[in-house]
Amino acid sequence: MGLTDTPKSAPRQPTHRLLVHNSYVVIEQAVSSPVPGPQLLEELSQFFRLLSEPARLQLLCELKQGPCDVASLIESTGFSQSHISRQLGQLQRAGLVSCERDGVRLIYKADDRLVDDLCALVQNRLRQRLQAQLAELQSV
Amino acid sequence: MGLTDTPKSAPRQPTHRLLVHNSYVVIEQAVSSPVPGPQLLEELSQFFRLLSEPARLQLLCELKQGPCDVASLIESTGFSQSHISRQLGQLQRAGLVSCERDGVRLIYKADDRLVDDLCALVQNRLRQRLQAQLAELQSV
DNA sequence: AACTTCTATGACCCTACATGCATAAAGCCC
DNA sequence: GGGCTTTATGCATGTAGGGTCATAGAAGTT
Repeated sequence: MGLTDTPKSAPRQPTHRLLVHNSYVVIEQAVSSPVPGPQLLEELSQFFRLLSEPARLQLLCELKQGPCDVASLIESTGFSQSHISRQLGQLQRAGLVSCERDGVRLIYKADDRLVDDLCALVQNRLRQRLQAQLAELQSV
Repeated sequence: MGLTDTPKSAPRQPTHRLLVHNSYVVIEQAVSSPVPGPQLLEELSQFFRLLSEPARLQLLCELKQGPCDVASLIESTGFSQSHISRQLGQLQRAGLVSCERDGVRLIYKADDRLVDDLCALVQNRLRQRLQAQLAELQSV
């Protein structure tokens, strides 16, 4: 759709690099591209919206532990079956989880490390903010 | 890639590391901690919720270009003044932006690279998914 | 086939929140 | 002080989406 960001043959200046799992993600547009277009903004926000619901995040975390069938997810989260089915459906459409049948049951599994990395980065930031807050309280 | 494979004796995940801006974020809980507690889950999702709104994401991207006063933001985004004020308020409470007065005007600026990094990672993933989709269409 | 088990989905209610309007509050200039 | 400009906020509205219940659909068993 709108993500067609074909690399221009312009003088690239790797201003910003992110090393993730031993492979670099070079972010060239850190300064160049003015602002993501509406299409990209929409898709980015839609992705973040997936993670903006504790229930979905919890399901992702449970699945991060390893593949799991729905009954176990109901057991471990306490959510209703229909609720879980809907949330897993959203995550599956986004490609974050996938499932395979085992007889009549479905075994879901997390497909992408990205979520872990995103959570780790955010968690790191939350921790830093709390530490800063704490330090401020103690210094005064 | 390397022919030297890691010893298969233990299926351990060697402490997952993320290098961000020349400083490592060590993620030890990749396997240990079962699942983030409800509290952390809530805070993580609240953070992601901030980015789940195209308007806020756009404001962040605009501010990523450099400090900016509200009038310019109104101009560049087309949002109403009250809308922008509210969204900036949320971002400020979260520590993602800050502002300083210049007379009667307020100059806002983005405070954290984290958002850029998160967006870059997600964008990278969106691109990969589209490429995979494209490849599948062409191969068949 | 019927019966059982497991999952997906339509119908529904309800809360949260984006968005706009009008106005208050804060800061400058006279 | 009174105007003027800029930002914040209370109120109202519309809507997207979480959550539940009941039910349809899919797969297995006998």
